[in-house]
Amino acid sequence: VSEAIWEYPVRMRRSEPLSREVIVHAAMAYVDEHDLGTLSTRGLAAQLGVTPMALYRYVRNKDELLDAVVEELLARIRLPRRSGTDWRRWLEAIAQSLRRLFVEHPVAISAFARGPVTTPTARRRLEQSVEMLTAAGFTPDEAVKAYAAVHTYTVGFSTLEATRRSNANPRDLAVPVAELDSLHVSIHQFVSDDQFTYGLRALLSGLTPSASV
Amino acid sequence: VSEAIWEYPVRMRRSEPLSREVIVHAAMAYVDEHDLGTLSTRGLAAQLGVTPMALYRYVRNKDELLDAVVEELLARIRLPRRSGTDWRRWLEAIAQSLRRLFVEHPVAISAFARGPVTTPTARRRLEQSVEMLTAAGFTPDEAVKAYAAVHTYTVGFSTLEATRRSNANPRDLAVPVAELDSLHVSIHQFVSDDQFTYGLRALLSGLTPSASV
DNA sequence: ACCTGAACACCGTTCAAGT
DNA sequence: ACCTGAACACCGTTCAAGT
Repeated sequence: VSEAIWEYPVRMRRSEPLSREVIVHAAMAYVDEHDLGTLSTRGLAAQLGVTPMALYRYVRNKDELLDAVVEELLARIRLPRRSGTDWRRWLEAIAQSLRRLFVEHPVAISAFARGPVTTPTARRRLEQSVEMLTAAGFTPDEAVKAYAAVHTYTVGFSTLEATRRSNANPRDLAVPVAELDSLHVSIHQFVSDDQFTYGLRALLSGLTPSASV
Repeated sequence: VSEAIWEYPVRMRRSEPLSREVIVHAAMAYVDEHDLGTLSTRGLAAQLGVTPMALYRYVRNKDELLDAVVEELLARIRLPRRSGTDWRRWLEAIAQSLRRLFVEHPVAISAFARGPVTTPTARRRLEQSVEMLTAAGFTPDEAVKAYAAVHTYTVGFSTLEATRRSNANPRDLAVPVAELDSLHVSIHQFVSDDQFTYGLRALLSGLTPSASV
């Protein structure tokens, strides 16, 4: 299950002084290359050329360290330029840009899986969306539901995509029939750029302000 | 020094003989009460009144044990009765029934998070769906995409729902503004029965065979 | 055949001590 | 103030030995 991740022969010979920033930075470097789940305090300490407990001067515990890493990951999210008043185009743009972040930095998904995201960017994303939707005739309540639907679809899709992509899934090999031959369906079709866009557009075209009915 | 035997609550005093079935059964009992992630071979062995290595006679390793548990979890999924030819009603029914399973047995989500599910039930679910959709004018390819969209939405939603529900999320408390006061939006609204159904129906009404356009 | 003891290579974390 | 050593309570797993 777990391979040898850190080259334990200590590299970083303590040139830089230890600090919260240095620790989080090292954790980020690791997490970008590997995974949030395999990050260990001991491995991190070794990489920094220090005993595990040295870290505890700067972070209360592993959970706090993980939260710090997650914050850093979330800071990478940027809102696309807002142009025009086509709310469907806007919702599609933010959904696509969020997914692109997830594809490029799969570890960012863990940030969303850990709990609700309430960073400034996340809030501005919601606020701008609600603005456009209410302008289009949605009630505020409907607007939030519509936004939530798109957001959940995007994060949910990306979450499943990540597990299917990641590290040579054993079940694909173990189960002899990953395809339904009669239909020429591969389970891999379930997650792809096309499939994401297909579902997203279906969802978007199904969203309409009740007033317009 | 190391003779400190941790006092596990060794209940089961080895009345039953050990077997693969007994082990998986015990793992299921644990997993229903606790979580798939906290299951340990050592704990399980202790619960069975046996040393950890006794298990290795019946399961190759922890991963194989986990797979066995997952299979058992998936066996709980039942297809709803198929009545009529309304494909939207059918897709909503299988989505709702799948989510209900997830709500009642949150641990079943891990089964889907571990990788693609290709059990007989999962395949029959897909096949029946494709049948109805093609009858309604979808091409086989479209039918699979439509099914996949609904399936991914359901599993994705449930995954996020589980992390938000579970064990008193710290971020809710840590982040002072979990609500956008101006909008009276709580992040909790994002996952609810209503929200699930709202998004599902939007998605369903957005799905149409291209031939009908 | 079925299980155990001892060990190895890990984890997160605490506490007292060293500089 | 900043870090270390030793320890505690865990992990999954292997290998040789006991019955």
